[in-house]
Amino acid sequence: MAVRREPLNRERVLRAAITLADKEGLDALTMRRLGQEVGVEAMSLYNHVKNKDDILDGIVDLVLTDIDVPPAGTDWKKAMRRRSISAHEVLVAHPWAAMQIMSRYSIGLGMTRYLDATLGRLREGGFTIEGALDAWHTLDSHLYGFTLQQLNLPFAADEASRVSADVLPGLSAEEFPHVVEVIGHVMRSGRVEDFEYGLDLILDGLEAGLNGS
Amino acid sequence: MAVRREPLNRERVLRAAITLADKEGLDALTMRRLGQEVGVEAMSLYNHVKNKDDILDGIVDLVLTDIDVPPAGTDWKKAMRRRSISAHEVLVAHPWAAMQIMSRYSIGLGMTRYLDATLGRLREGGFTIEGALDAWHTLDSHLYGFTLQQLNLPFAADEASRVSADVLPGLSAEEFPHVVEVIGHVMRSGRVEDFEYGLDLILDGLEAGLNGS
DNA sequence: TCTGTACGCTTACGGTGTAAGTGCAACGGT
DNA sequence: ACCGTTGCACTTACACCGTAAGCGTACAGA
Repeated sequence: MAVRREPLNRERVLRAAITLADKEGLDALTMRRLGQEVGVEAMSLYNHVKNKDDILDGIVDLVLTDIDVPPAGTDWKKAMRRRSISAHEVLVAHPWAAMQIMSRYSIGLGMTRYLDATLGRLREGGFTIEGALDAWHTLDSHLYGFTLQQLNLPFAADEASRVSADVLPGLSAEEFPHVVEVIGHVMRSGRVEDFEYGLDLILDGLEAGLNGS
Repeated sequence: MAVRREPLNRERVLRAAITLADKEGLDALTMRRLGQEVGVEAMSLYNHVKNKDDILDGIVDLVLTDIDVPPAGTDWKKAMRRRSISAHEVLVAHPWAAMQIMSRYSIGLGMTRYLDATLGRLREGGFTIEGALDAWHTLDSHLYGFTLQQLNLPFAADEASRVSADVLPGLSAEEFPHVVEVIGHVMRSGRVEDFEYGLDLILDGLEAGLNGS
């Protein structure tokens, strides 16, 4: 007689996990809490996912799906620029994702597709295999490194001035003149680091290498 | 009558924590295990450190001490190159460190010194405050991003071929031609990504920006 | 000699992921 | 119409985590 509820499935578990992690942080993503979120006891989740690592792998791969890599035929530089900016947006929208991608081993379907498209645009653009590897790796280093710094470092991002105010009093200007100078500047200007600065620097460098030497 | 042992102190606790994390990974660094390592019960550690976070902050800051940033008077480009390579070596020697730096909030004495020296060489080299911020941030994005990829991504580093062999069978060459191509190349050539490729690309770009526009 | 403090110890609590076992409801084959 | 299988939920229990709280003892300074 009771209303038969829609049965759970892997997809719904992963979606709920993403929502929960986005809203309350990755620490809040526990099996019991996630179960509660989808209206089920913790252990019931194991009917749909292998274990917690499977969930983490799953949500990372699902999120990668959102990254936009332009299709074959797009100019490589334009494609890489678009891809990097899109990836950066996605990683900022899911602040737990960058760290998970870097700290875990798996390559799922989403990751493979994303990678294949990336390498494809580079190869079509005239890069050798080695060149494409270097380009990909350099672009991604900047992507992940920048995003992680942006999300975690005290004096980056919006809260810069708030945190800086906390930190400044403890810093002697004689001992650390340059740190004090920079923090002062950040506080006054409200400046936020610019992802595209490093991105364009790298893209131009890659282009020069491709045409030159 | 029993031999009076050297009393523990914060320094020895942190050193032991670093050794343990280096040898068995950060997961093995639990309070009980660390206590065991220094010959003491877990709770006794709390006489020397505030809590586990204090330990993590402490070992990160201690490790940063090992990074070599050339003194004032050194050419900025040479100094940044040296600093980046040194930092990369240190982060590879302590594979848990990069992730911890990126995922935690504190800036201790070691971090501040390291940062001040970095900004100092850039400012002395002619960078504006904003320019120095951009340069620092871009160099560090590459440093951390590259290192994390190197330490964690399946097809990077030495184990590339081993892991690739595991992964390849599941990849259809029609669906993911470029991934298959690249993995094949990595397996044949045993190629390992090169930190200095991206580093020099960035340094040259920074130099061009400094002299040009 | 007395006493305060530093530093070790033990016990206990609430949290984690998950192994193992139970029970119910729907479905397919006879 | 029955009945075995299967899918999916539930409950219980375990080992391990960080750490709060409290106890005991040995040394240093008065």
